Amino acid sequence: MKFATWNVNSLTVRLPQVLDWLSANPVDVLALQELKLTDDKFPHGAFAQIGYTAQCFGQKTYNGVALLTRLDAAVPVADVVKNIPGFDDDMSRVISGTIASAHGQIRVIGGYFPNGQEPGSDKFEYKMNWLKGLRVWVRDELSRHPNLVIMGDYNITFDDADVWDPVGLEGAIHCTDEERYHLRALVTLGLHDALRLFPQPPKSYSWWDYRDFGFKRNKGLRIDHILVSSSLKCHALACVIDKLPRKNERPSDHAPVVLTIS
DNA sequence: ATGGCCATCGCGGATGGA
Repeated sequence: MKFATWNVNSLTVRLPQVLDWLSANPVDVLALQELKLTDDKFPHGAFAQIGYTAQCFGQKTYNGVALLTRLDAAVPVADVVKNIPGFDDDMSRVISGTIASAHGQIRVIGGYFPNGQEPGSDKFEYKMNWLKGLRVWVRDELSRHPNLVIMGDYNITFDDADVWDPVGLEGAIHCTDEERYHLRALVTLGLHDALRLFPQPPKSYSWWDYRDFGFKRNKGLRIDHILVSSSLKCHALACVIDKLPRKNERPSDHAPVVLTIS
């Protein structure tokens, strides 16, 4: 069974690439971020043609998230929830649903965490509040759903190993102590960084700046993550970053992250 | 380097991303 997350930076622009990737990588669940389109524009038909159905939570111009699941799944996605219950937000950043698996039900949360722009800014304060709201809710979700996956664009690095230039970017957005505190606090609820459960190539990143040949020079950050609860960690078989789509023409700046469980 | 690139909105150039 496979779970994947991908910030596509406009589904309108990236739809052909997502269709190609999904056809070549028929994962069970694909969480998408930064759709940048409203629900009435979501290309349900194109996904149906390759055997997928979508739960979407879009927004004009910015944000927007979706969960794609296989049409031939024995049980369709259930109990879909949009955004963080208990946290008032006018942006479309979170979508969750319950799927069936050999290990019983799994709660899947797809999220597009706030960017934060710059430490000290209003957007940074919003990011901190959002992270607190998410944690309060996820604590509750974990008590109801021992099998839980939370994946998406976290816009936070765990540590220096996730940063191409940890000295130059010390204290920069995605790398601040405050952001990392919140990420660790989330993990401390009983979650595990799936990628680090397995050996990875050095300097493994999930995002590269479009500017200055960022991808070619591997000037990147690991900010897209898949966290799994302890009961799922036992069944994890592999976790990889798929850099192939980043080599496409007109790529997203992010690469997909893929988790395999038994 | 107060940068570079990309997407959106909309038709120029600002805003947001990361």
